[in-house]
Amino acid sequence: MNSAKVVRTRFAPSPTGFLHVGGIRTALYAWLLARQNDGKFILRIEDTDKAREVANSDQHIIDSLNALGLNYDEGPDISGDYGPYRQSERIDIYKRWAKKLLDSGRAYADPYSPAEVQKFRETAQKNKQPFLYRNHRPNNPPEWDGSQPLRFKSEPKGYTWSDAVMGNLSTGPEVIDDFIILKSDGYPTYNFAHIVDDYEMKISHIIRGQEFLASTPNYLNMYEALGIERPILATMPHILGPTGNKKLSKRDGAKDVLDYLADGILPTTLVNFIASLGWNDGSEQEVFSVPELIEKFSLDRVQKSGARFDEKRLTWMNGVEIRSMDIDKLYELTKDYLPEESNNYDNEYNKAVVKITQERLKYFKELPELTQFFFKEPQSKEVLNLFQDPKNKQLKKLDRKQINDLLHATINTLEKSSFDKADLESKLNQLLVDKQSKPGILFSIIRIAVSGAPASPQLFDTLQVLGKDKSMERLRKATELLN
RNA sequence: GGCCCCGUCGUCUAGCGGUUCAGGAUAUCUGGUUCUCAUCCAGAAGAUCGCGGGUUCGAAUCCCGCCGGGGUCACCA
Repeated sequence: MNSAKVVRTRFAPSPTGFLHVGGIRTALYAWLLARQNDGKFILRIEDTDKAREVANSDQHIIDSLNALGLNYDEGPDISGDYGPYRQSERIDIYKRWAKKLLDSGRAYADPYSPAEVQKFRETAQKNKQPFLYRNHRPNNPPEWDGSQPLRFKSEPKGYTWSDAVMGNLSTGPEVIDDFIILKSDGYPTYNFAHIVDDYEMKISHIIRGQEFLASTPNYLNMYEALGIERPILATMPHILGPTGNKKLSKRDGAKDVLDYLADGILPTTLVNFIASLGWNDGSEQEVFSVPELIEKFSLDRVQKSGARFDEKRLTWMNGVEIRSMDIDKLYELTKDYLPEESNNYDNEYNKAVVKITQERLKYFKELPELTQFFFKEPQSKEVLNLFQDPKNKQLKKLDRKQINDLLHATINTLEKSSFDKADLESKLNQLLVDKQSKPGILFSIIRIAVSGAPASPQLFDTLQVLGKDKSMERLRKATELLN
């Protein structure tokens, strides 16, 4: 390989739906490679199958890449020097290359009907043989008039080649076959179109999933027939679903990456997580920033075996990133996830709520659950239940009157508090001494009265943010409940 | 069925013939941090490195066989 060659990688999805983590990983690795080498990352839409095409999914794919920060330098919506970047707009190019093959005797019209080919296939299957079209290759194929599929006339032989991820691979001639290059509707197949496009677009590395491994020898045969140099091949292992027994697929409930973002998984976390699914730099580092990934990524450290997608690990990683975030930035990203009632409060208050919730937040969608009592009155029933929670070993020992007594004492004490954290802390600590109580009891009671929630931020923070008016009101209301 | 790829704690992985036959992370459990949840800290449990041979003074690391899993054999990509 020419080492001075410019790195040009591409992501070439077909617009048949959304992108899941498997697809994104292929895009991400191609992107990392391009960015690392000051190369170009290209988006090419492979829309040659009109039947499977899903309306607007090309836009959805573009949105997904943009949302993750995987910016491309050339693509259908931004053009470039090697366009068009939509295969349906490149039909003439494929026809031209097909003509070359035809002229050199390396392509021929397929005279059979689909039903006839299907019959061949079934016979092969029944005999437990792989299906090879070339076993039925016609001796005198008809003149190609454009209405029949055009097939590649292969030259079966064994291959040994090197894959940037998989290492040295080899196969025998039995896997080489006459595949269709132009369908009867005039569109090219992937098998042909991608070879032409990658060449014309000067792609240096093809990064793609393992499902293409079996047809790679056929591609090698095609490169030879066309007399063109092939790019570096890098084959990614599959990402497996949670059960680990098959590749992740939309059919089996793989999630749209945009759904993860909508749940409040950070784009950078998703990138980090997906990158480390099947790749590591050999150190014990687990969390990488995007610039670090660009710097450290390498194809030869990509795992050969498939990896299972574990959402729990993703959630952990997101929590790590959330905790390390600047509060202003975090608030900007999370304010729309707060409960609806937060609209009745000002930004300062809302931001303070987010701030004291930051360290227990794993993804933004949890926010309403975690913060609701800052915006809504606690339910009386919940408060009472929590006071009587049998799981609370400390509180369990007290009767209602004793609890109420402590609540009254708290009210008396806090009447005189400025409600800033330091003052709350010193006054309540003093109360602890005065009433000869324990944090496990007194603080528990206050926390429950004020939040009505099984979980909340630290007490002094909660009181300070909630403010004196609301806190006092809730404490009084709790005493009434206990009467 | 043919061909190809893969196989280390539940999960993601380090390891590339011998300071480490097993390290890290996560998940789980326990203890600690003025209350809960979370964080943080400490600790526990968890992999006879798919199995069986072989090469070697010595193998998770090399070779062979087997088993298991996956992919592919489309006018889909």
